[in-house]
Order: sequence, then structure tokens, then C-alpha cells
Amino acid sequence: MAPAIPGDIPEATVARLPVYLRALQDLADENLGTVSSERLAEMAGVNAAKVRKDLSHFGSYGTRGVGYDVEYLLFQIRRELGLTHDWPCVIVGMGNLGQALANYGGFRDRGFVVAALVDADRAKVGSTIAGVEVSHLDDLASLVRHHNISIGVIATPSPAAQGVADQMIAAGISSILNFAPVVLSVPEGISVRKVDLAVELQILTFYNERRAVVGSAD
Amino acid sequence: MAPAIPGDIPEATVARLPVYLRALQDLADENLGTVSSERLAEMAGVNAAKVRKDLSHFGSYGTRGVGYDVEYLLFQIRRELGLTHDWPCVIVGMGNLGQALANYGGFRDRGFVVAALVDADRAKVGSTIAGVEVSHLDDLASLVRHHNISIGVIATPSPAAQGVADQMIAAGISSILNFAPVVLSVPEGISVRKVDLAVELQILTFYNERRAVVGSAD
DNA sequence: GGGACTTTGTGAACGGAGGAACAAGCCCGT
DNA sequence: ACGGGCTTGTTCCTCCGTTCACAAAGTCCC
Repeated sequence: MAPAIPGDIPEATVARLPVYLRALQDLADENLGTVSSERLAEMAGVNAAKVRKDLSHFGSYGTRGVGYDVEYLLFQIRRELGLTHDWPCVIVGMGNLGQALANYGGFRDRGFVVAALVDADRAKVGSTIAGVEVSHLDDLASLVRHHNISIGVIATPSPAAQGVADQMIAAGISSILNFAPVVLSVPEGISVRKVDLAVELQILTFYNERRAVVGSAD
Repeated sequence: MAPAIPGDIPEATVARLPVYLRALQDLADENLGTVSSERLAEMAGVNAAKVRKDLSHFGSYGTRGVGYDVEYLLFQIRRELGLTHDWPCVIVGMGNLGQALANYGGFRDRGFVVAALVDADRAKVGSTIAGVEVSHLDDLASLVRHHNISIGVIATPSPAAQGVADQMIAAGISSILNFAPVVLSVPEGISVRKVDLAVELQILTFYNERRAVVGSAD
């Protein structure tokens, strides 16, 4: 599961960069010129020292006594995350979740363009969702090539997920976001992130149950 | 963010329990009587020693030389996760994502029942999604009481998320799954988990970009 | 019944991440 | 020019989580 050594940036730091990015965008919208690590930490819901250490991995982007220049830091983090350009994505699986993802506006705002939609069901092929025509799974490879896609989103039922992942990888996709509740096995060099909604809920129930059993000791 | 000490189970272990649960369900479907930590580890995509240590936190559920009894372990993990009964949930925000979540069948299969749907837009109130009528946000508290809901799902636009969270907590909800890309501030004793789809994609692009820059050193 | 084999449960080493604290550096007012 | 006040960058320490390795314990076969 480990995406191997990407450089020398801790994985935990990478996971926080998008959160900083979002906070900085809010600051930029308010026309704030600079921000302190403390303020940024508060907005991101983390510790101030952590913010400074995270940012220091990329160089000295701040000014002592002043803080960080919002625009400059925005640019640097965008660059680190590879968000200087939009990323075309393909979503495979046009069920409830796939359709919702296709319609979800939050992607384009943050640098991701749904370039292609794919389903294995020929009955769905040809219909248009969010302005994009649904193609058949068989055409995945040519779509990936044509749109230069490197990110694939799997929104299929569980049994189909591994097969779709294999086809994505064969087509040249190197980053996969998997919504199917299965553990994908992929070769070295392919990044996979998994989002399992039921797992999140089950983690919540664990703590909920514990609170009930232990009693409200607060 | 830390849900405080729930007992003495490491948070990382809790997060893996649902994964084990899913693997065990697959094993049960195949009528496998027992499973070794090694096999289970492979299915869950983790280390065998980790599986054993995780499970040992709850007692000795295995038999040396044999492995773990699938049915028994299933029962124990379900019990630990509080999945001996179904959990009624309320989804707030009937946009694309909220509707998709309401229609998503994967919840009910895993112990979660969508008991109520809520939106702030009166134009949406009264319509039926996935067999559940949409109520107005003002009725949240009475819905929570009536259906004995302890889990709330936030699928609103970002600006509304904190207010909804506050209302949920005031109504007695203690566990929140947040899809809005904002950091919620909640009092002690409330569990929050956040799912931010764009963040996941941005993490992928980081590694994608790094691979491109570093070159395929594999 | 006993020995060989298998697998769990756990003690200990190891590595990474988090947080406190402080020195270095920058700005501003006088 | 210079001192006071901030804020960063970094060091050090601690803690949590992972992994190895092995003893304990059970099964199976002869």
C-alpha cells in the first residue's frame, strides 16, 4: 500500500498539504497577504509546530517575524501537489455513486476534470451525465490515451473492482481512487487510495458503542 | 480530533477492524471454518503480526496450531464495532452527493439504515428519495429523537456544514461523518470523521507528479 | 502416547510522527 | 543605528504503531 519513497516527504505531511491548500484559498479570498503558522494551524485543525515542520520540508517559504506570504505559499503547495494544471480523470461505474461523482462540482473547482465516464453495461453507454457521454469499458484504453488520463476512479460493485483496476493499469493509469470495498492488488509504482464509506461509519459506531458502555465519564 | 480514550484500543487497530470484518464475511460466504492470521492478513492487505496483535487486544479468540474460528471471530468483531444491531442515520444535504448516499445500497448491507433525510431547501422537502421522505432541517431534532438516531452524515455545501454539525450535536447526535471540505469544531465526546474526495485526489497527484519528476527509477 | 508440525500470543527492538521549547532572523519604532 | 517584539525553522524528547522473533500451546499422525 505504501507508495514507496516519493522523495523524502513524510506521508503524513503529504496528506495535510491539501488541507493547508484549502485554508490558504480561503485566506486568499479574504485578501489576506500573510498568515502565521498559528493561524494556519487553527484553520487546518492541527498543531502550529506541525505546520511549520510540514512546510519546512519544501524549503523556507516563510519570513520570521511576519509569517507566510499567502499567494506565494499557495503557489508552492499547488506546485508540490502537481496542481499547476488540471488533471483529467475517468470514472468507471455509473451506478449511484459514479453518477454522483460525475455530477459533483467540487472536483473541477479543485483541479480535476472528469474527462471520461465508463460502464460495463451497454444499456448505459451513450447516455450523457454531467455533459460527458458514457463509454463502454472496452474503450477504456483508447479513452485514457486520447485524453491523457492518469487518474482513475473506481465506483463499480466490489466483484468488478479488481478487473477494472487491472484494465486501468494496463491502459497506463498510475493513480487509482477506489470506492469499492475491496483490497486491490496492484504492482509497484501504482498509487491507490481507498474510500470506504461503510468503514468510516463502522469506526464511528465503535466509539459510539464504547461511550455508551463506559458511560459518559466526561 | 482524537476521540479520547475509548478503552485502550489503539486507533489504528479500530480502523482496521472493519477491514477484517469484511474479509471474514467473504470467508464465511465460502463456508471456511477457520482462518489463519496469515490468510486474513493477505485478504486485508496488512502484516500477519499486525492481525494477531490487533485481535489480541480483545482477548484470545484464536486456537494455536489451527487459527481463528471464522464465525466466532465475526461475532466478536461485530460486537466490538457495535454492529449487533442496525444503526439509524440521518443524511443532511440532498444535493448530488446526499442523494447518492441515500440511494447507495452498501450501507444497509453493513448495518446502517437511512432513517431520515434532511435539507434546508423547502423546495426539496416532501419529495421521496430511496423510499424516505425528505424533511426540513428545522425538524432535525425531532427526527433524531423519534428515530433514536446517533449518526449524522453531512453532505451539505461547505458554508452550511458547521451550522448543521451544531444542530446535530444539539439534537443529541454523537457521531458525524462529514463530506464537506471544512474542519468542523465540535465539543469533547463527539466523534467526527471526514471524507474529502478532492483531498484524496490531490494526494494521488502528489505522488503522480513525483513519479514523473524523479523518473521511473523502478 | 509422543514427537513433529503448525499457529497463536507477546516481548522487544525499531522507526516515524507529534509536540514543546528555543535559537535565529526579520520588522518596526524611536 | 539599535533594541524590543514577533514568528519561523529546527532540535530534542516522547509516544504510538509496526515488525521481528520466539516461546507457549494446540493438533495430527504414527
